Amino acid sequence: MNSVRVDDWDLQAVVRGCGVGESSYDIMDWMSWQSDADLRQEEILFGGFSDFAETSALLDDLEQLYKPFYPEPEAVRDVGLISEEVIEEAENKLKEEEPLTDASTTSQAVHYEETKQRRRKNQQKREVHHVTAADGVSSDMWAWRKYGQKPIKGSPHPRSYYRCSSSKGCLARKLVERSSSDPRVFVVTYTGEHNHTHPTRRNALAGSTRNKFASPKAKQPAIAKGNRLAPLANGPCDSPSSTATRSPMTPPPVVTHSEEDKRQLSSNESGLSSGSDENNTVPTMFFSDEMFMGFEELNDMVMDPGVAGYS
DNA sequence: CGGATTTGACCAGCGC
DNA sequence: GCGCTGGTCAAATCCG
Repeated sequence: MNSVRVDDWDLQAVVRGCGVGESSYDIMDWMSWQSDADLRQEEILFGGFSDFAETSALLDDLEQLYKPFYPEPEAVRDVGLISEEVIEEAENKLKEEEPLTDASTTSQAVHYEETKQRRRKNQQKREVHHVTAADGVSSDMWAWRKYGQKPIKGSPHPRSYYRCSSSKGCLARKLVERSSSDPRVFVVTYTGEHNHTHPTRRNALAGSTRNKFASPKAKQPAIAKGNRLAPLANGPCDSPSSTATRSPMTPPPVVTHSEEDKRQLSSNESGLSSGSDENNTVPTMFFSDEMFMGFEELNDMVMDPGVAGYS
């Protein structure tokens, strides 16, 4: 009752935890241990956002405070990119196949554009990230809203579809699914690009739904809220009730601890244990009351402009 | 009331 | 042309 279980949270954390290319910033990765991979990632992700850099001193302090509350995250294992060059090459090939003999012919141009759009469906820029549940504790500053979930042939785990909710009309998409070979690994695929500036940390953290699960009184619903009559087909880990507006600093949802959970908690002082469900091989992290209070206080520190030093 | 998730339905691309 | 599959839509519902 008084501690936090994270097994229902992992996929969401992964969803929150990855950004696209140079325009993303992963605060938790930044706050995590600065492995070489992390440093490289930070260098890539951090560069374009000076307002984030301005708070680096504060976050550095927070890093030290947060360290005891997190298991050691693994670096992003693999990032596969389909480069712009590949897309361009595909487009050029398409143009060769369907040359526009008369650019002034509107219908032809429209047809060409439609064809291009259709074919580009499989040629969109994609970034494929392989992240672990531990990585998922981290998060980016984009807000993602889930709009679909589909079982994927050949995979025991469904794929979740997210779109950017930071801005209406944003074409950025995010696909999240578990690796069939290693359920601990989540495959996060980004498509499309954001058509807006990166939301500021302050804006991203603010709002009525911030800290949605931070209160000990808040309880993660046992059944997904969208359709309460429909039980989760694949278990909570595959059907996270993602919350795009959750603060990246927010601890996992609070759920009632079973006796088994408590036993695991007491036998695992590191705060990290394995889920007991044979279908749930993702590490399950527990948070004690004290740890949880630490989260809340730190969250408030970050949320409070006066404390955090935001102007 | 606004914004969130869930899930069945629908649509389009692709292979045979 | 047809069926399979992946991606998206939208109604239902919940939460703060």
